[in-house]
Amino acid sequence: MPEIPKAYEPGKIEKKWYDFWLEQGYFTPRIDHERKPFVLIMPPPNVTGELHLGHALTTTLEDVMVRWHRMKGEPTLWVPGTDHAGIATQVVVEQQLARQGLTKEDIGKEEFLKVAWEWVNESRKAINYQHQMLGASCDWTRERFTLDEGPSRAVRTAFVRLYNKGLIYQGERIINWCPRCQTALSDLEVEHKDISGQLYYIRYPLADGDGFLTVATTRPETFFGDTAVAVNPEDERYAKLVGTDVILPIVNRKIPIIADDAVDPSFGTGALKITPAHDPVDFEVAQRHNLPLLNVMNHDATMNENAGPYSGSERFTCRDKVVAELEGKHLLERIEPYFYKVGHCNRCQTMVEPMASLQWFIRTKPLAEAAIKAVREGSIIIIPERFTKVYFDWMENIRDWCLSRQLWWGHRVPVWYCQECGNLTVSVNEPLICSHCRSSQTIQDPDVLDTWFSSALWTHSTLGWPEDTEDFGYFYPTSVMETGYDILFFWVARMIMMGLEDTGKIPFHTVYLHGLIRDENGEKMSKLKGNVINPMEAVDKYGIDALRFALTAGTSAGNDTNVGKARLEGGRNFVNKLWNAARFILQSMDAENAGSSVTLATLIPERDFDKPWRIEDRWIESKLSRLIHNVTRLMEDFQFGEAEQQIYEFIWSQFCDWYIEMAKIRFHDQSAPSPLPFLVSTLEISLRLLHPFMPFATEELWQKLRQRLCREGQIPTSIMIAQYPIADDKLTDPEAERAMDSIIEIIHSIRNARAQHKVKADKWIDARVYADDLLAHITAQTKAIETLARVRPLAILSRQERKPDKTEALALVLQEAEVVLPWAGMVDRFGEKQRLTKENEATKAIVAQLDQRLSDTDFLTKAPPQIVEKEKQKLRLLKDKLERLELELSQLQ
RNA sequence: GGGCGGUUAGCUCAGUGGUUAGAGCGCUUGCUUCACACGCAAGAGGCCACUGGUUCAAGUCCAGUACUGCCCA
Repeated sequence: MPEIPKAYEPGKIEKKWYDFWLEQGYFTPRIDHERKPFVLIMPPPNVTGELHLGHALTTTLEDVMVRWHRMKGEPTLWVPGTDHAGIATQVVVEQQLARQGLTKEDIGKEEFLKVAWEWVNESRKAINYQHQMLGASCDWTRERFTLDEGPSRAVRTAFVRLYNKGLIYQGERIINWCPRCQTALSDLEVEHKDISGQLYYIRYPLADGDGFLTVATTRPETFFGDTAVAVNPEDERYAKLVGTDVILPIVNRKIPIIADDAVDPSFGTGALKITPAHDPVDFEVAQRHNLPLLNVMNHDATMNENAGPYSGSERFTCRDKVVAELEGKHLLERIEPYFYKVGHCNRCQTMVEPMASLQWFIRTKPLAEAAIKAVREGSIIIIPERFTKVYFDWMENIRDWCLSRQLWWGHRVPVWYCQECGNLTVSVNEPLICSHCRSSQTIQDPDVLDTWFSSALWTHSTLGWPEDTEDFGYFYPTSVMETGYDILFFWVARMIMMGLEDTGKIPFHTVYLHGLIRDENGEKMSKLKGNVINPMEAVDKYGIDALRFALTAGTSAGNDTNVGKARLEGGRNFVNKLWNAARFILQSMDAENAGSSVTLATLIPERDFDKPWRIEDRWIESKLSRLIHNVTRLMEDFQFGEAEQQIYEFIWSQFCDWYIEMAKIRFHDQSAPSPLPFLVSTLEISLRLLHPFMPFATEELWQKLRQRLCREGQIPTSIMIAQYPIADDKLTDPEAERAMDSIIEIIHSIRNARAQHKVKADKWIDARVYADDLLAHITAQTKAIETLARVRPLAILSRQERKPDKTEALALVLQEAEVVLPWAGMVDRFGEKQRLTKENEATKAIVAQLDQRLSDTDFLTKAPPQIVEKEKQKLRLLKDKLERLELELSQLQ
């Protein structure tokens, strides 16, 4: 067998195994109508660039679930894909053009789309490659892009169906307009930020007679669009003015003073300017009072002709000029500093302009009702549970969804306007003629749809809907939707609405929301701060498995994870530890095999269940079966991080630290049975347990084992299709665990005493161990104790043989044994007395506590019997220890 | 303003009522021990934010307070 490198070299094997899995077709499930599939649809990353650590986390968690279910033998489908990301992509392509000094208008729509497609195709390739570099075992034969023919048809079909049901309508409403992106946005795409601005008090001269009505506003430049001034009907200060008019300064337009409940008398002066085309509250007031809409702004946020002399002026320049002019006219009463929130475009951070505009909307209330019911009744569960409430709050207060975008990149609105009769035709396929007057003069709505609309259909559109395909029939509804909590509303909530609406079925049974990735100090990662870790660089430096470990080990659903160098190194160190443990076992196998003509499989038989096992064999089997039991429970409960942590703990602190160390001693002892069957079996099962988390190192090592053990056809060709371990409760062995605990404690206490007394590491010292009913087990481990604690000669004796020491000795009183280290001239009697007294006091205190608890009738009657029994057992042990401690102390007198 | 988290070792975090609270990193000391220095061994380090309550039993459940983060308006 070839040499195994001393350190794990991830770069050398990762590609090899990914290609192998791909070639073998393991990622593509076989449809089996007898069995329920496990289905997961990947959140499609935007085609605008590279994957970040958040994507890497998504990919890892999903791959963990998918590999686990696949190993359990379920037909498992994981559908990868990418999202065309309307605004984001358009922005990127525009920036690209700008570098050549061009705008999209310069090159025209057709050419623009050509450039965008070229760019997107490259980007898709890069993203798919990056997913592969993370080990994603998704079915590439089913990969989808939101602009593919299938998903596009799904988008048009969903639109037409909703339109025909009256759930999609076109209307003039206040929307959020991004002047930079030059498009409408939905409410979710707006970020509200704190602004420290000013509150301007402006005097509107009364139309009849002298005097002013003063209004307070943060946005003086919009006053050209005022069509009224409103006061609260209860406000006595202004009661007699209601019904009269004021004159808008500068443009000298007369507008009425009206009374409306929406006005808060305590804000500013209690009089509010009403600008219906530029404020959602004002818009509603205007509707109630039949006031006209007067738009004063262009789409690029410059003022339009309605702003009179300021037409063409940029909105903030206009503000300054208007304020100056009003001041000159003594119409500016005062300016106060004022903090308020202003919406910003979440793509480009430009200040959003609320604006009345003709757009397409979805009436969401009826959709939300069904979506609420699905979660309320438990058809869909959300993990962690606390997000259920967040979901309900949003759904119950849902507002109509602005669906149209003034972009070039995306799904065109499937609506055609007739040039002759003016009616519209809404159709999945391009209509040849107007459905009203049969004219052929129709033109399609120039707008595209919100990207999130196509994302909302993703669970069913990827599986073939609206066609009744085999995939759709078998794989829908899907099993789990795994994504970050930050897109609960954007995506998850809308998928539930649209899934139910389009298919009549829930899109998935479980929503698993993960937290955000932050840097090692809990700061959000951002290019500006320079604390970003690029996943591909992390893969290069530490390996895929290490990165995956860093992202997931010990984490829990819905909580943010801090990832830095230390965590990545931790992952790498663990993979290396596993690698070396396996290396030791493989080398031991090869040594056994050297010069033998029989196959290794014959040399290293399965563990023999008929022969009595040694205590450490029983112990490792017991610990492993407990581990499998726990991991199974944790995985079923979506606690992947904790499951991974426990596997880590087992491999490192139990298997490597103790079992392998003891096995080494057995290899040097001709009389002891070989530990190899247990080493091999424990390693093999550990690899399978760990495979979903660390697919590459586990496959590489498993294949090395397989190579040495394979009897033709008996072992699967890859760990990824091997069965996930199942716990065997018969192997749980409390006696072996108790004995090993005691043996470990003996070794531990001697090592500790050596270090305390500065005994040279290579010096052998005398030791005597006194034990009671564990005597036989401990005696059987004489060699292990000798070697691991470096004691020789070592005498293991019955407690009855314990006599007072004539010479000076160090006595260590343990849970179930005593260790005596005869150290003439080295023992500080005073120090020893102090140490034992301290231990005695501490033990006494716990004994007293336990005594009290066990004499409490409430505890005895109300606590579960097994807890009472446990406490009694503990007390027995501690009382015994206390007696022995006191004996030692009395001998020191 | 409303809602949801968090507050546990120097740092970053696990801890799913059972009583002597854990990990990784960092720190101290000693080891080139024949799988691994990406390692081994030993160790130091905690009023589990505070106040009250429920319970036989609270880091864990409940209420309030303080600080802090996020979401929504």
